[in-house]
Amino acid sequence: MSDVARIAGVSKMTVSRVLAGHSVALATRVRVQQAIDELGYVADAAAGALSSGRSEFAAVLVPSLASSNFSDTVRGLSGALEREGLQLLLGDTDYDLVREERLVRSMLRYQPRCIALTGSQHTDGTRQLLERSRIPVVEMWDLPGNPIDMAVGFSNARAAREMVRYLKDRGYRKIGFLGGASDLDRRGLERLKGYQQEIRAQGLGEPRVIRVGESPITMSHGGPALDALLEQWPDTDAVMCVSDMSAFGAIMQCHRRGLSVPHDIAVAGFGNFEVADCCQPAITTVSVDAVGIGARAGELLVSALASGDSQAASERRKVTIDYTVISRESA
Amino acid sequence: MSDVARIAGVSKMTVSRVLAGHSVALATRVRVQQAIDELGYVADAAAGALSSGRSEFAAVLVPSLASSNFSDTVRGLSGALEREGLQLLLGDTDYDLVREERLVRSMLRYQPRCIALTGSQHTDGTRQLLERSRIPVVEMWDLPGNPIDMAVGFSNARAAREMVRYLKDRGYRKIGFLGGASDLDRRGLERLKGYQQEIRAQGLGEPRVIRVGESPITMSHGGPALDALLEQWPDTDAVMCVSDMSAFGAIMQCHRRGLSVPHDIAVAGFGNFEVADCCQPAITTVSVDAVGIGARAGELLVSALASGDSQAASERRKVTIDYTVISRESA
DNA sequence: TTGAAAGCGTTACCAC
DNA sequence: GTGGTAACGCTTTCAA
Repeated sequence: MSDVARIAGVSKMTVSRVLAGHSVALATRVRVQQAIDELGYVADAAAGALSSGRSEFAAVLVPSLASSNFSDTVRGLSGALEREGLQLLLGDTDYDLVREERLVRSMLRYQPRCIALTGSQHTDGTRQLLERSRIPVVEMWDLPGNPIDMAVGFSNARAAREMVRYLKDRGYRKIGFLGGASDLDRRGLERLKGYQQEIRAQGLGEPRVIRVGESPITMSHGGPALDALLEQWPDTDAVMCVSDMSAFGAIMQCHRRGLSVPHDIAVAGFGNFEVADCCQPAITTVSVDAVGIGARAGELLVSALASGDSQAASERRKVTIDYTVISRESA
Repeated sequence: MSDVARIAGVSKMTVSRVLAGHSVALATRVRVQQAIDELGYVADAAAGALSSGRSEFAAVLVPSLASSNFSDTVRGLSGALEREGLQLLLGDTDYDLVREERLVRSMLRYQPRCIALTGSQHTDGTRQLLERSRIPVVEMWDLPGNPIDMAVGFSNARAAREMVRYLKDRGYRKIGFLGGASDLDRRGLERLKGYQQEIRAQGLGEPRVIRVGESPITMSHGGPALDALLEQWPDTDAVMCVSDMSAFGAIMQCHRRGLSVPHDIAVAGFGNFEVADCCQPAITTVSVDAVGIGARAGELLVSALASGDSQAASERRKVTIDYTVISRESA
C-alpha cells in the first residue's frame, strides 16, 4: 500500500479510502487507481480485519457437502451472505459432532461475523465455544428445544408422521421404514421416531424398521435395505424411506425383483430431490425447501448483524419451514 | 493473549509458544493451558497470519458445488489440504468466468497459500492475478495447453471419442449427442467436440446434436433433450449424453415413451455418478475419478508448498487422470 | 526455557 | 479532502 501511495503521490490513508470507496477527489482517485493497476496491488484482508476489528467471514457447517439438500442450503445461505460481502468459510462435519467442534474451534480463530450450523445436537464444547464467541448463530434443519441463538427448520418427526398418515389414507396398512444405521444423523433418527410414533398412534401394528448404511444415505443403500425388509416382513405393502436417495434405490430393486411400484409395494421418499420427480415411477415424497432454509438462515444472520445484536441481546428466534407431502406415482 | 499471559504469570511469547506447540517447560505449559481454558481464549488467526506473513488458507473454485463430481473433487482436495492444516476457502463460479475472476480477486485478498481452479479457460484478468500472486496454482478437470502452473485432468474430447468407438463396436450406427446449451461449460463442449470428431472419423454420417439446458446439467434436462433428438432424427439407435444426469433423464423418458433401453435405443452417460450404477437399466458411462482429481491436485499443491517452489520456479506439471468406459446394461 | 521489542499491513481517529 | 499517528493481536528475532 505504501508503494501505491508513493507512486500516486498520496498517503496510505488516501489509498485506503479509495479501496474502501470513501469520498476522495476524483482526480486523486484516478491516480490511485492507476497506481493500483500498475502494481497489481491486492489489499491484504487479514491486515484489514485486524485493524478494523471485524472480519468479512461467515462460517457455515453442514454434515455433508455432497448431499444435494445441504448444498442447496449452502446456495441459499451464500446468496444472502455474499450480498453482504461476507466470505463463506465452509466446512463439512461428516455427521461427526466431535469433528464439528474441531471445525467450529478452527473457524472461530478467523473471527467470523456469524455462523450457521446444521442440526440441534452439538457437543458441550461446541455450545460453549459459540456462546462465548457472542456472534449470531443459526441452527438449521431442525427445531431445537433449546437453541444456541436462532434456528430455521422443521420437525422431522412430524413430517414423517404426516407421511405415515398419507400412506394410511391411501389404504396401506403394513408400512415399513428404511433408515440409516448411524445414530449420528439426528434428522434421520427424528424421522424414524416420527414413523414409530405414528404407526403406534394409528394402530398399524409393530413398526417394521430396517437400518442400513452410513450417512449420508445414498441410492445404493436402498436396494439392500428393501431386501432386508422383505425378508423379515414379506407382506409389507408400503415402505417409507429416510431419503429420496434410498427410495430410488429401493424402487430400482423392486424392478429387479419383478415387483411393480406401487401396485405390489408402495415406496415413499423424503426430501423431494430431483430424482424423485424424474424417476419412473415418480416418487411420492416430503418436499422441504432446502434453499429456503439457507436463505432464511442467511437473512436472520444478516439482520442480526445489522441490528448489532449480540447473541445475548437478540430475542432467540425460531423460524419454522413448511413441508408438504407430494403425492406422485410411487405411493 | 495478554490476559492469558497475565493469569498464567508468563509473557505473551510463552503463550504463543504453547499454542504453536513449541518447547515450553511442562509446568508452564500446564499453567498456560489452564488460563486458556478458563478464559475460553481463541487465538486470532488473522493477527497470526499478518505477523508471520503466511496465512493458512487454500482457495478452491469449482463451477458448481451441487454437482456430485465437483463436490467429490472438493472432498479429495480437502483431504490433502486439511492434513496440512489449511483452511479451505471455497467458492463456486456458477460456470461464469467473470464471476470466477471476481472470486479469485476476493480470495487473493486473504493471501491463500495456494489455489485450485476448475478448467483451463479463464479471463485474462484471472490469469494475470494468479501469475502475479506467485502462489502454486492447479487447474483441474482438463489438460490445458498452456497451464498457469500445474494441472490435473484428462482430455474430455478423447474420452467422448472413446465412447463413440465403444458404441460403434456394439453395432450402433446412428448415434446422437445430448449436451448442454451453454458454451460456458468447457468440459461439456470438449465432449461434444470429441463426439463430432469421432463420428466423422468413423464415417457415421452427420453428427446429431441436441443442446438443451444450462449447466450444471441435471436429470430434468435429459427427457426434453431426448424428445428433441427423436423428433429431428427418429431413426437414432444410440444416444450419448454429456452427463449421467441427463442420461438418466433420457432413460426415464424412454420408459415413458415405451421405448426399451437398450433394445430400441441405447443410452450412454458420462461421469459414473451413483445413479448410473443404481439405475435400471444400469447406465454405460465414462468413469472419471473425481475424488482422485482433487486428491492429486491437493498433493501437487502441498508438495509445491513444501518444496518452497514459487510458481515461477516449479517445473510446470501436468498430471493425466485415467478414465474408462464402463459397460453396463444401457448401451 | 523465557522475555522484550519491533513490526506485519491495514484502518480509526483526529488534525489540518 | 487529505495526511499523520496509533493501534489491532499476533510472531519473529534476539537477548538473557
